[in-house]
Amino acid sequence: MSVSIKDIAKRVNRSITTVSRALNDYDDVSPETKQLILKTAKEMGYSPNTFAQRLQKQQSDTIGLILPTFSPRFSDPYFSELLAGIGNKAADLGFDLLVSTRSPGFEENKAYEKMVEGGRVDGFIVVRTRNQDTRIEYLLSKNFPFVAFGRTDDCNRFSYVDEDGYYGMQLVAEHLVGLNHDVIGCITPKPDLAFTEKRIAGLRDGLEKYNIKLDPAYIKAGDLTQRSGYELGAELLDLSETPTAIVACNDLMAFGVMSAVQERGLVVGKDVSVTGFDDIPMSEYSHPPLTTVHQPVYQIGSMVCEMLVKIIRDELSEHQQILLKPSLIERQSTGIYDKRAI
Amino acid sequence: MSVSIKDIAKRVNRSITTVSRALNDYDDVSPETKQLILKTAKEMGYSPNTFAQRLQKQQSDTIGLILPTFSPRFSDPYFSELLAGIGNKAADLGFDLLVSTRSPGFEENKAYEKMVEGGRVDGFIVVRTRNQDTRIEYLLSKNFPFVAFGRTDDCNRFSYVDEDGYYGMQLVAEHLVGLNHDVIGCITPKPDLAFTEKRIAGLRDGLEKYNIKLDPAYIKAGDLTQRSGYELGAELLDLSETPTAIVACNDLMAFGVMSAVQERGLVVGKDVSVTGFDDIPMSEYSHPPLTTVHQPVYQIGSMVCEMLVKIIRDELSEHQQILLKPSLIERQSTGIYDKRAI
DNA sequence: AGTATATACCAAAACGTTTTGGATGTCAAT
DNA sequence: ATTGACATCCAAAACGTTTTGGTATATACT
Repeated sequence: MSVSIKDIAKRVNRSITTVSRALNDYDDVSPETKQLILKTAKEMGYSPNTFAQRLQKQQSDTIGLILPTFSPRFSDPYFSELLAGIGNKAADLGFDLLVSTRSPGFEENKAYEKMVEGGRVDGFIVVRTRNQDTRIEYLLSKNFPFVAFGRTDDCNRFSYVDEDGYYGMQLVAEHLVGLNHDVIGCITPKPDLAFTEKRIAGLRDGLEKYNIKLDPAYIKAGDLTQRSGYELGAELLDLSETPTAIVACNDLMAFGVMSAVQERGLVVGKDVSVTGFDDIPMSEYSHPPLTTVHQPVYQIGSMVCEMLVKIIRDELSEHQQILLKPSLIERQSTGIYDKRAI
Repeated sequence: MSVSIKDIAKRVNRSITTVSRALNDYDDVSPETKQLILKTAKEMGYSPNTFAQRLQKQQSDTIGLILPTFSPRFSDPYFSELLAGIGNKAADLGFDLLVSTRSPGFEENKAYEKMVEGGRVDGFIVVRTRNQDTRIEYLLSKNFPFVAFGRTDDCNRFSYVDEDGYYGMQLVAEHLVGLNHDVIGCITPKPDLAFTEKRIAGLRDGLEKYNIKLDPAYIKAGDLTQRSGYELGAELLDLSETPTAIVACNDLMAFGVMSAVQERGLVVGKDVSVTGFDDIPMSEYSHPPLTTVHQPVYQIGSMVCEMLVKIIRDELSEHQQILLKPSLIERQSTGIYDKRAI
């Protein structure tokens, strides 16, 4: 079928050892032979058999990524961007990316075990960390290379990149207070996600600096989808004292909230302000454009991938922990709250 | 390191041949031995080395998918859904999915060649077909298994799944005519994409049935992003005779158009109607919810993947060509056009 | 008793690489 | 003439499977 190192060896009258070493640019093969071999390899259209290489080298040159999605259909643009960031960097570094999607739970753990035990991947990227994260426990117990995007309760035992959600939400709080808002609703993800409490705390503390209380009745837990933003947004708007601003913990839910607001004939950014978190590409072109906290997800993907490859190659002596300061992007979904208006 | 077939063989005092055959459920090994081997394999935590298997079997059990994205950051929810559909089906069938993103052009072709020549994948899924599609030409010339999502000029030489865009756009045309619209703008992708002209033709012919002309000046070519929908939508709205309805060839551009409309203080679905194509999950929760043509992208992903695996396994005697009839989802972004209003 | 058939097993080759541990030849220094 | 150093090359083993082409034993049929 396809041409192998053996075919080249035959053609140039050298051993397969020499051909292999020439192709890998070892210096115990004469420049002329090297030239010749490289040339004929190209002529014959040689390209190495990845599986033979991996079998022999006992490494997979593959990074594993298991996306935790609730439905099998994942359509969070946030993940697409992350995926692109990781995937492109992996390709640059000569790694394959093995992706699958599993919803959190037993099957998910199985998937990790299978990939680790089958020698299928050299390392993992764990995303959307949880407070007691069985994935991380497992990988630590096996001493298997991984990098997390996000922290856990006890996270100085591994390398991670995370955005400072506490800080980001304080920016949101300050922004809203500056616009006269004082009744604030918040739509969060499920509490087991590691970033949930950090973001709530950031908002709460940020508001308390200005003596505004975040009423627990005004905190609703959703599932990060637009649908849940819509439904919980509606619940918040139906409370006796309507919130003047609703803070969603991701952009997708914020879009849902905006729909709920607009459905009631209210104007987003005037009657009710809405904020998001992530700054996915769509947020710039929603109506109105969304005020949100910018996370450089694509770059985070690159960074995480790069760190992992360093760990795999043993170039990292100790755990590296990176916390990124996000920034607030002010657009038109937030505005001054005018007491007279309602 | 990890346990191999050899370790099991030693433990149960059989040859590695027997162990291998037991694990693969051959019937020339006695039930007792088979039992014993299966049991010890589980006990020892054996899982086969994928690369050794693939090297020996001379197949990769891997499907290649190269997403043609213009920027490296792809965030079209359409692709995420397709990816999920393909990926989950591939996993079910025991295949890996090797994904990368390349923008159309030289590098993209290189990527295909590399994967084919390196024996890296057993087959390809080619998405978003183009009129003269070099990817398809290449794969045909190599006689390499693939399935396309979309057709080309000359497409009875391979298997594909496609949605009937011509039909879908006729539905849109009928819907809009039924709502009294008569000045219609259209925002398309670049003309080299195979579906572009089909969709335009569907719209044009659909309108002509009711004696409404689609003025070429009202057709603008974008790049499928929200941004380009926004910009080209603005151009259409600035024409001397403002369109009463704008038809976008995908949902993302439709969102952009809605922003442009709303920015001018006009109401979508009343002053200007807007339609999309794809029915991505967000479309149900945009404001207003988007009238669009539904494509079952997730299922299409599954189907395409299943077809490809059949081709790889030689279970398909001749090319299979599937054309899906899409359906119109009427939501609130379209409404009756009332001449007096403007 | 001899032949055929079925059952249970296995040694060795193969897949395409890389790596190990030399071998051979040349040249310069002793 | 030896020795050592260096440059260039290679045979064979190894990675972990599956497959090929058997063998050996027991049972059943003439």
